[in-house]
Amino acid sequence: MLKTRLKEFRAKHNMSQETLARLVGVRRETIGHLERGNYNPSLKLAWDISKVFNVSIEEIFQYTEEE
Amino acid sequence: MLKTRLKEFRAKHNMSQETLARLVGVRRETIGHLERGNYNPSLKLAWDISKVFNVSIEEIFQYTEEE
DNA sequence: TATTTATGTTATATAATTCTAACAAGATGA
DNA sequence: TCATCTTGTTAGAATTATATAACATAAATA
Repeated sequence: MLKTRLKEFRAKHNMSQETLARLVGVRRETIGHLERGNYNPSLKLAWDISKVFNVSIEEIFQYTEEE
Repeated sequence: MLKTRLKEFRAKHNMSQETLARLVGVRRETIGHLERGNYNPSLKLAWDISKVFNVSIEEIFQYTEEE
């Protein structure tokens, strides 16, 4: 199961889904779905997002055994 | 552009594509395509592979601006 | 030599991500 | 109140990852 701290990072940076989406070249809805755990991103998207916040991928995304 | 050190890590661990594929639950061909840069993996696959080698995702996969 | 192992490669199918477009609603501020 | 911003949500299309099934070949090894 994918756990993401995306919303938390966005809040910390005072950044809207729309702004983040534009920065990484996807749609706002994609960010929203991601935050709500609707699907697992591509490595590229995860990479781009982590670069925006200047942290490692693992700091934002973690997989855990179910729950 | 995606650069991967997958083949290198496999060699270091003396592990075949087939074995790695089974460990992370994908097909051998998927590992092969990945090593040859045929496509970008899902975050889940990248995560699982990095766990096999006990390193961070970024140690195995890196995106660079073209080349 | 014969056989097994590892990898490359390709074509088609399936599943998942992402796009696109739309509507709704709460919060905020003029 | 009215307008704007932000997020939720949904349905269908488009794109991409991955599965599946073949066949080929080179290396290793019995």
